[in-house]
Amino acid sequence: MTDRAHVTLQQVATAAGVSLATASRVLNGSARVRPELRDRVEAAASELAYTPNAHAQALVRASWQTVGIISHDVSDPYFSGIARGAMRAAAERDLPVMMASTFRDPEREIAYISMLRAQRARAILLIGSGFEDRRWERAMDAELGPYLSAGGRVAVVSRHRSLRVDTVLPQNRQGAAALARSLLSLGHRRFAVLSGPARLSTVVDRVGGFQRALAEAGVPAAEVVEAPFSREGGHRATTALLSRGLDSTCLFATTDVMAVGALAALREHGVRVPEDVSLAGFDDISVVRDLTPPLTTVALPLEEMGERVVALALRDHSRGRRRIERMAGTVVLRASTARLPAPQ
Amino acid sequence: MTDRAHVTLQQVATAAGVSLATASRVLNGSARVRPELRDRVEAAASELAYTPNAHAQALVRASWQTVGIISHDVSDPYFSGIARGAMRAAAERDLPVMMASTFRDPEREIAYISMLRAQRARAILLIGSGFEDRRWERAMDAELGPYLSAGGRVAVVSRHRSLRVDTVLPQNRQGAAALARSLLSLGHRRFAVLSGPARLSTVVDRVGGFQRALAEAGVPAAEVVEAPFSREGGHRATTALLSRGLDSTCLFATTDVMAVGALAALREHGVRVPEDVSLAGFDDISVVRDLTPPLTTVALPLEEMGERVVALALRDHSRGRRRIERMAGTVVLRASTARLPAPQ
DNA sequence: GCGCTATCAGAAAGCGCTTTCCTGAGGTAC
DNA sequence: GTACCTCAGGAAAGCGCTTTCTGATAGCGC
Repeated sequence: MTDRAHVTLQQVATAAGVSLATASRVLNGSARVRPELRDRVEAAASELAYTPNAHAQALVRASWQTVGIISHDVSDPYFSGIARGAMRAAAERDLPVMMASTFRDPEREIAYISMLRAQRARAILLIGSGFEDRRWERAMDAELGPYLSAGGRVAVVSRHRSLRVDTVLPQNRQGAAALARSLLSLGHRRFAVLSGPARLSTVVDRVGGFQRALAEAGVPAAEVVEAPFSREGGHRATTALLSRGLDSTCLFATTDVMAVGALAALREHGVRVPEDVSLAGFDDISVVRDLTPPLTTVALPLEEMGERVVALALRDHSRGRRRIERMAGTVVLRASTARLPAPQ
Repeated sequence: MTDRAHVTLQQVATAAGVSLATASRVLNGSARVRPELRDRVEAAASELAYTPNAHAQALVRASWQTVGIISHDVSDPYFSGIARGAMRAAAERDLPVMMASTFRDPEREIAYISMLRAQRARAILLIGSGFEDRRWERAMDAELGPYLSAGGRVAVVSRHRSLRVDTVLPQNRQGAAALARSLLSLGHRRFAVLSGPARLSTVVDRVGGFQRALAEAGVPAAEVVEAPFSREGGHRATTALLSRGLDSTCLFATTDVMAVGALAALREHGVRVPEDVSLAGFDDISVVRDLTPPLTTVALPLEEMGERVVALALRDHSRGRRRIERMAGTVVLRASTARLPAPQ
């Protein structure tokens, strides 16, 4: 039975002794067909294990259902938390999902968008920080503009705002400020920040919100060390901080992933958490509660963010202005942050 | 510029004042075209932001490049480690990847396969444990059989062997046995196993290999507690074990994810690791080195497994028997397993 | 019986492309 | 000048489907 080809509707029709049109009608349930013919067609289709060619259908129907999701890495837990929600939401709507990882390569991101455009994807979702420079922005506009004006949908999560599309945005500034206030109320006064790349708006907001809250409390600004958004980055930033002589009582890592690296670095240097220094992160990715000590962080409703971005992308755009949905973060105090003795 | 439709090749051709055929030839670089016309077509295409309709291309070329990956959950680190390798391998070959999560629902798995079949996907990769029962097997065969005989490629990672397709298989039995021997040489003699669902061949092999090695050493078989493959499952199994009075010196969780749950449960009950009890896992997912204590486990080359499965799926099948690639696991001793005093 | 409408099913157009076939223009050889 | 070849580029077929159009048959009232 090595047919070397897929079964076509024509074959089904022939096998059932009806015309192509009738076979199509039966399988789409689109019009009345005599029961006898209907049965014959259905029998033939199942006999031949017929599956319609989705491309032919897409071509004639001029529509396609795929939702494309682009992020930098599937195995990043921040991303996969969001992706989980998005995939669930897509599955509920019977939409196939196409996922791609850019591995932080702008070229690849553009290439994937182009590919999704070629497939006439129903929606494109961009998750996580992009590449915030001029050239990239121009390239993005060149891809996304025609896609949007051809009726495509684009929505982003946690991206900088220069893309003028529907957005799900964590309240980074408020979350970081609330975290700072919690840490202040634990008695901390000297802070250091393990920052992600300073050009990303997520970083700007998280660091900015944090510093702002410190300033409002009349506390000196935190020392900021910049590193990539990764476990490795957190590790490196922390090592740098330690080597120049740490004089803070509390570290704030702008993402949990960085905090994980920070924790490892601290341990390697024999610095105890939280006895010697407190540590807090941001995002509440699933692993951080299993660390020792469990990590204080700002919890983001990751799955819900994924669901929301799908909903945004698929909403009725007819009377549409751009919509921005802000997701509040809640401070979760765990054991990685210590209360400092009152008379400091 | 709200065209409400995508630009077609015909529009490009008209804009450039050439025929459809010429425009196609230019954009595919498939035949000699006068430089002047070539330039006009390219200018028109870029002016109109033309992107070819991938469905039309797929239809006429009778081929499609998408690689489909199906697993139960994107946010499972075991899966995402493999997926990362697979996506990288696919990206190297310029193949788009379509990913789907079944959330452990057999119906959904079948539905996704059918969808990928409809899209005439180039290959379908199934990652992680499936559903090992009669009905499911029959349904799988009904989907996969026609797909294979139509020239589709299927490969699986870490699946039971009843699917007669190319397979990447961790050496679960050997890995678990090697782990057992390492633990024995640390002085442990009384073991308990936190097992995943007993019907899965992965579990059969891991538990079987472990017990076998114990038997060969003349050590009593480990007590086995069964639970789902999840943090929650590991937590529950451990709690059960503790409530009936733990008399083992070492726990073996059949997956790292379960070990994470076990560690949490132990901590909640005030049982210290490794002072009171040692704990070992399997897989070496990325988080376990950041636990306290870092987890002893059997390291699997997850990314490589992802790369291998793509290679298997895309290999030349012409003179093909089914191929099974076995991936060795290596025991990684970390601090979660203690050496027991010699005179036990 | 006739003419009318309903119902069902086949013929055919067309979705956006690639590719084969074919025509006509230009070049070369004699 | 004629015969022949080369080659650029247009016309058209066709990928597998959906859907409109059209035609055939049956049913009804008179």
